[in-house]
Amino acid sequence: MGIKGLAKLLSDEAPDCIREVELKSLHGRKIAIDASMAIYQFLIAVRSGGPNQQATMLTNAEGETTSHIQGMFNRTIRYMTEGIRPVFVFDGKPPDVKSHELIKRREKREKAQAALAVASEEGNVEEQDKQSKRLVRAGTKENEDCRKLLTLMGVPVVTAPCEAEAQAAALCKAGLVYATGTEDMDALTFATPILVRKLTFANASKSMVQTMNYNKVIEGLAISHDQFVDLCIMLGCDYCDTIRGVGPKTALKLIREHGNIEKVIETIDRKKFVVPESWVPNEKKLDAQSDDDDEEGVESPSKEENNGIVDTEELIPAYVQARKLFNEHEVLNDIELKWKPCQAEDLQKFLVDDMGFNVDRVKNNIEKLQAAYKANSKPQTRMDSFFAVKANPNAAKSAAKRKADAAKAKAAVSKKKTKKH
DNA sequence: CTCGTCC
DNA sequence: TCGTCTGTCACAAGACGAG
DNA sequence: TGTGACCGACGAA
Repeated sequence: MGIKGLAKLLSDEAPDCIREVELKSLHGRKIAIDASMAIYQFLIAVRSGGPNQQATMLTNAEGETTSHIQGMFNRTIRYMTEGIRPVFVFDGKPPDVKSHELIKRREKREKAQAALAVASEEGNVEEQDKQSKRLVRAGTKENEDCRKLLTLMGVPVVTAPCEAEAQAAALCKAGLVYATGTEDMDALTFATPILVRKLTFANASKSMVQTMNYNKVIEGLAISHDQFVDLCIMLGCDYCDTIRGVGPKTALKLIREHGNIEKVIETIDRKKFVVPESWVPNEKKLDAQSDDDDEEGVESPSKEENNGIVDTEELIPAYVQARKLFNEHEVLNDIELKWKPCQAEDLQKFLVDDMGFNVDRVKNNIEKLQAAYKANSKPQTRMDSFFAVKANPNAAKSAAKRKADAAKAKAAVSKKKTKKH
């Protein structure tokens, strides 16, 4: 998931869009969070068993995994006590074009499965660990568990018709939440006004989070929204391939110079930069003639399969389809988000009876949750004015760098201005 | 702060 | 030569609190 | 899965 190298490119080229702020500055905010991503992280990270023995998921009496419940429960309570009101957004059906990507992932899973079997045979604990983590997936069961947990906690849950990031961005655009909380830079491509990263509690004391501002992205890169989407596609997204030989620097330069992908393809030297076939479906025969290298170590018996999948949409360039997914993604519109008091009794039953949690801990945490809910539903005094916002340390770094690169920067700036005005 | 525990 | 891209590798992805 | 560090390849200056 995500846009390859976008975070780095932004910190280099548009540092003003990034800010490091204290967690406290989000007090009183509503934030949309990609649930599937969080669940995945919990499944991987929340394990038991010290060094020298096989790490194992937390489980209830029936042997069902409870790691995700543990993680989700703790984190949600923490959000609430920090005065943050989370809404968790679940993935719906992945778009068709993503199937290439999904097939690749399945193949990798199967490989890991085999490797795990071998490692078990050999009793290689470390290898078992590694491979079993590769097999982790947030399945239906885990999603349902978390939906139930969150509902009992009184936290709103939204199931997206398609991609969660797109839905979260839509909530943010509609003003229903302040920001999208995710590590996935896709959210920016979906034009979420604010993106919050590192919304986690690794260092409990001085927890800083990173915010990215969509308008400042556009401003800083000095390109339009449509150009930004094209840029993201060229950097590399889940929906299609990229032009070989074009990295972040070149992609930005080309988009600034030519305005869109069509013009870029027309203009660039196609021998030097290999445009994927799927981007120019009408030119297949021409491309086949080029004596370019196709033996890149990785064999691709999947080529025929890929052709079979696209079929009816074969004549639409892949980047056009990707564009459409970013700009017209299917989302739910009339949503009401309500944070309710938790259903203490049922919640305790669920956690203790079904999931095997410790009664006292659960009671304790439910009290915390209730206290936090109470505090949150009081009239809000936003803490903005009390906590100054610190500029992104990277900004200073790249500012210094820009001084050093003054000559180069000047050229870029003058280009910006001519483009913009 | 590090380390062990949560289930 | 310098910048840029690509491949490869290693590594880490939670939260909490007792001591 | 993805991200960063490192490195060799390659084209531009």
